[in-house]
Amino acid sequence: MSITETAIEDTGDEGVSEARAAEIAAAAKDVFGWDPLRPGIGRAVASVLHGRDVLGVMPTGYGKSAVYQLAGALKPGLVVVVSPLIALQADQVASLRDRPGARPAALVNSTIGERAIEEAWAGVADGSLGYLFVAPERFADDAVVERLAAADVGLFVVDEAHCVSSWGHDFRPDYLRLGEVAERIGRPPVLALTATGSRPVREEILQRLGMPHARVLTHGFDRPNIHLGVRRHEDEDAKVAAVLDDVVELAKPGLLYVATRKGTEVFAERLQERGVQAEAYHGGLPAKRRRELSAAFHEGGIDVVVATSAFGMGIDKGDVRFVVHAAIPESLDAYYQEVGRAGRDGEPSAAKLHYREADLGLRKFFGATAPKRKELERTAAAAAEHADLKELADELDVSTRRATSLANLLADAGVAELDGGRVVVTEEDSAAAAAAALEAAESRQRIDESRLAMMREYAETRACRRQFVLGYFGDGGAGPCGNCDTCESGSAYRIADEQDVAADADVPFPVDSAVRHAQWGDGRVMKVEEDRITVFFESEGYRTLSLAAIEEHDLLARTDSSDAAA
DNA sequence: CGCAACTGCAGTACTGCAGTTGCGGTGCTGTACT
Repeated sequence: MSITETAIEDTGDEGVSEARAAEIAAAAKDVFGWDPLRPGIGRAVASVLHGRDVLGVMPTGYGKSAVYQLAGALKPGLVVVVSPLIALQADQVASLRDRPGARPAALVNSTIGERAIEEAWAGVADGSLGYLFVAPERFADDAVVERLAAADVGLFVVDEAHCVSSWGHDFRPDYLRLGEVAERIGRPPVLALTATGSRPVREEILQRLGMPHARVLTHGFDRPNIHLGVRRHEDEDAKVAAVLDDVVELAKPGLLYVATRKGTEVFAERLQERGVQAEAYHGGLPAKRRRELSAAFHEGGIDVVVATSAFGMGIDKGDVRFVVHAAIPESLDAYYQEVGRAGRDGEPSAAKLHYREADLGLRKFFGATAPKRKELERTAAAAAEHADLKELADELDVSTRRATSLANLLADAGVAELDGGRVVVTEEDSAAAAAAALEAAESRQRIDESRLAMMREYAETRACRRQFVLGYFGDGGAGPCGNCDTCESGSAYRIADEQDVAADADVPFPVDSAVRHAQWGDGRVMKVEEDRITVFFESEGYRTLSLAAIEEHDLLARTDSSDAAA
């Protein structure tokens, strides 16, 4: 692991007493055999023990799970861990059962029988259980929330917390309701953990989980050993040929990400024809096959996994030498997370994106599409009669998931409140409620599109790719990296020189400053270039504005107190 | 949004073209059936 310990950025303020630090270190050594403990982990545990909410952004392999494991050993009460994949839950439980000193752990999901589920709940009720792992969908059952509310929950953990932002809006709407679940079970300290997160994603996690004053511990995002490159194509056949050549030539093992399930099979077959041990992986495969493929990749039985975005969570293999993308992902957040699966051992690795403008079409299709006004009107009207989400779904003749997603939109728009499995509409005029919800949905769509636009900008930039990525994650500042294609071609250095000239001049809107735009509302400056800035607006997403236009039309005002008066 | 596969038609050969249609990712859950 090449992460430097000093890379942890801490927004907290309380000090950690030496006695507390020693206590944590001793438990880490005695119960789990970790010696020494990474400082980022120790600080997170100390804050949680102090009763404070924590958002930990730490790379896979850094030992994120140690935070809740240790907190559970040192703090009374049950640790509830919300985990997105039931396949991972079993591993998480196993990892605790391997520690002789750790408190008992159990999971509740659809893979275990009724008896095992009741056993777990009995452990919750009598206080003998230390850790409980569940998927967010479990909380749709009020009985589950009630059982936890009646128990002594000492810590509420949201693992892979970026799912709140990436999945909550449509795919798995229960993710948006976790903040409310935490309230209903007595609002224990909340610990959110993720390996990735640009500033807007982090802020959304804090907002959705209701932890605005959380201590945020962020690691450095830089992975200097991974070479970054993009190859641009016009023709689909030429792109496929180039992807295959890359994968054949690059040192193994590696990952090839493609956009469709069919694509995984086509590429895997063509690679096999060329003598590469490649296997296709996607969400449509039987669970057993998926487990086998993951295990085989870990153990070195497969050189290349050709996968959709279904492959990756929970994968912690150090020696992955390349991550090639045959198609552009939906956001730089998603891309960098997939890229981050390369080179965890710190050895030289490659990340290469094969980019075709036409591929953006599929991503636009996958992105958020706002519901029709009519559907929202029917939802608002029906919700006034049927508060229960299941009843609402029946009334509207849609899936419960769809009903939850629509109800979430009403809540986002401020025209409804969610309480357990119930929706309470606060705007009686269903046309007005629908209009507000539509605006919320369209805002979401604009944000998604702007995230894709940033991904496209990465693919098309002539500046240093690493500077671009690190800037996106709010971790910028350094010069060109020397380990990406634009640095090698020289274009990155020419642009960096121009930026230096810009940096010498007065910067009216520095990175991170809060701003307001007459039309687009509140935002935060993400990036400053020679003649333009990029701002993330809460309801619009990323927008790039030219400094000349800002000045000419007085488009932007600073709203953060420190410099607002100046 | 973009692509592949399909359909229909011309028209007289087994093809060529234009227009239409369907498809595309990520996972949990309970329930009904084998």
